[in-house]
Amino acid sequence: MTTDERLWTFYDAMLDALGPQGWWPAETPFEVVVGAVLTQNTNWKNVERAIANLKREGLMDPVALDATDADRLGEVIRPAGYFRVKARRLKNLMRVLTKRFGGDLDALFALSTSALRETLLEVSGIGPETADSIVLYAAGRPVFVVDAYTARILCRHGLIESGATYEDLQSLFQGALADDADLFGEYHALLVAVGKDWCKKRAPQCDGCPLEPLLEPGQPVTEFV
DNA sequence: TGCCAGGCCGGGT
DNA sequence: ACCCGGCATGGC
Repeated sequence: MTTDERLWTFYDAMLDALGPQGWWPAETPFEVVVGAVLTQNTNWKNVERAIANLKREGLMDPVALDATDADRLGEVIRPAGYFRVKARRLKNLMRVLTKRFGGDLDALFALSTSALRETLLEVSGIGPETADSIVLYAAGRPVFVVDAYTARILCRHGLIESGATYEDLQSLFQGALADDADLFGEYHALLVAVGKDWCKKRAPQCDGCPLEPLLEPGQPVTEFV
């Protein structure tokens, strides 16, 4: 079985076992943008509190966020952790959004996929995963989001070298799979679900590579998740 | 009860 | 070009 075929197999197996994850959990595209920053290295449960606070304070809005003092914003998003850093990062992004795009997310999303990605990456505090999460889940473009779980699981399966870069992994998926935002979105969500449930609790040593594969081709999915 | 979560930056080699 | 410390709350 080729690597490309195995990546499809993983997807089918995870989808069978866990069902559609329906990511991103948000009411609006702008909430995806905010959540993508807040969830950096942070439990989603904590992010939910911060998002609830922002809504309650009427701050789930580009112009309102841009106008809010960083200290106050920090207090509002405090439950998400790294709150001083994330307040700055959010404001960095909101400044670009308001000054260059009139505070209109659709104006930003009118850029081509590559221009959108580059624009986001220019913002201090927006790295590849955060940018791609926004491009995929808020703008609906087919870019594959890579995270720590993705790397661990692929490394564990011997599909990448331990030194593989973000772009290496992204290319692997984007070369193997159909160019489909819904597929990419579901795939990444499933990897996170599997990573949380399985990689950590049942194989905490999976940071070390190489290790034996978790799922041989043709092996029942129940042994994977 | 410690360890760690859906990263990223900036300064040091 | 890598490597590393810093950033911080809340859940299990």
